Amino acid sequence: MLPDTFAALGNATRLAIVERLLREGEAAAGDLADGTMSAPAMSHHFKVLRDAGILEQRVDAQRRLYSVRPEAIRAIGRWSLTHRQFWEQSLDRLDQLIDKENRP
Amino acid sequence: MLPDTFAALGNATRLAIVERLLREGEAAAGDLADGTMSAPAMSHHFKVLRDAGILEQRVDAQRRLYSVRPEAIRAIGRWSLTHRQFWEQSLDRLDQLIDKENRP
DNA sequence: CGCTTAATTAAACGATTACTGAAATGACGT
DNA sequence: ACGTCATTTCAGTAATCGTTTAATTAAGCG
Repeated sequence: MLPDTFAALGNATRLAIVERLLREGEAAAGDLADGTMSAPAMSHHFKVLRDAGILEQRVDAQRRLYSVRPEAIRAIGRWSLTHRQFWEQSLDRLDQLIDKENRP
Repeated sequence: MLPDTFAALGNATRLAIVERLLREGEAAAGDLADGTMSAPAMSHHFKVLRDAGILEQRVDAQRRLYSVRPEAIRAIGRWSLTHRQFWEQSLDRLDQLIDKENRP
């Protein structure tokens, strides 16, 4: 489950897709094209992300609108928090970052 | 950088190695064997994790002791914190989302 | 009804990855 | 020095991955 999520994100193109969707919320497949890649290639990446449970597809006429499934990202967050004590030890400055995130 | 980390962890065997090292701190290559896999295969996985900057190797006589580099896990923690607002908010709004859109 | 647009699927390829067994390295105890 | 244990390196092969071209589905528009 979690390995599948990591595997899907272990590709620069797919990670970029996910990060952009995290920022924009929802976008059509065509709008997510980076210009250099063919549409089928993009579609394949969408499928990988869908199969990994990271992306959700909503159909609007001909358009396929994609968005990130919160549960998938939450799983990573939960994993990192589980081991937070480990990576927190090595860098005290991280406390500031965490504080900042906790106080919006 | 981060995609490489995800890619390395996107393999059940390697993720298991990392999680065990996160718990135990440090372990020899031989002790990390799961019984089913050949030593060369394990060695290869160690190399992948080393190349991704996730594992650190310490030589003690014939033994190779591995441990997790905190920076690598920290990168994931930071990434998840960056998008924490997304998955926390979405969790809060889950009821509305189910009511609004996900009714079949 | 054709024509265009949006996107996915199918087929095929080269490249990379994941294993295996066999051999090599390196370090210890006698 | 010798034998041995722990681990890595070396071929080699099977499987998977990422991409492309071509064909397909489906909706909107004249």
